[in-house]
Amino acid sequence: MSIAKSIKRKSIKPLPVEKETTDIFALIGREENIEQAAIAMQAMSHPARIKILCMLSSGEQMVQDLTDAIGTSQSNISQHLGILKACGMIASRKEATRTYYSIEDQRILKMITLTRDIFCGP
Amino acid sequence: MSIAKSIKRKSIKPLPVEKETTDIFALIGREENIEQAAIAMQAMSHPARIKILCMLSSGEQMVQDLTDAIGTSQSNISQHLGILKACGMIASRKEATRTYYSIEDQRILKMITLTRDIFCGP
DNA sequence: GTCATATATTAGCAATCACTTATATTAGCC
DNA sequence: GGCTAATATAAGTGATTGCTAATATATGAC
Repeated sequence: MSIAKSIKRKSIKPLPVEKETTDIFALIGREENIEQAAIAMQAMSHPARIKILCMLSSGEQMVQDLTDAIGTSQSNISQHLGILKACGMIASRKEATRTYYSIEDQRILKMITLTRDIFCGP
Repeated sequence: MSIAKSIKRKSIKPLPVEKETTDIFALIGREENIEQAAIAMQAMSHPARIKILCMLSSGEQMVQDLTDAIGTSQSNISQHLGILKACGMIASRKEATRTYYSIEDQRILKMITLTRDIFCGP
């Protein structure tokens, strides 16, 4: 899968930036929010990407370290990072030949934290 | 997509039943939990299925009502319900010609509630 | 400049997904 | 039994996904 293609995919367009909102209507019926949630979940719904987000949730990491920890190819990790970045979930910062990634969208930080709580117990 | 095929898909095998656990290790590194989380997220990561789960989170619903509310074909809803059921997320109960669905896995109830909180504000 | 290291990108393929259309099943009604 | 309503299943197709292997780009060391 090429990144160029990825960017064009309907499902990984950027998550709209979080808006101030005071309404407390149920999620159901608010098409826009549902779309956002679905995009976010889909982007998170892969073991490698969950691992990446978990690692990033404790601070920025470079690609090499993610690759070593997760145990797949460098190319593959780079592609997963590309997907997360295309959604606006993570940000990157270059330093010499290294690239450091970190969580950009605070909603995703909440999601990954809560997911961990739910699936790993209290 | 046939349900028969669906059941066989790696990604929608049933979620393992929640276990008692006292450890507080980070999610990362616990392959089993990560797989579970990924399966759950993938099953949830579709607008129609999020809508279904949102509706079920306030109590059991019959197929017809889900179909009307969500606005796609009856066949399509039935297939989405099949996916959620194959994962063990929801349960069904028949009454005459009607089928009522409800949330079975409490982890999913938490997930959908938190997802709603995060993407719809406080 | 050449080389090595770190990362990103491309291409291509096999698998899976989501949908539509058509048909099957099942229960109640007459 | 025949008919209708509610739901489930099957079959087929186009789009998307996830991976690998190969290549490109960029930076620092020499």
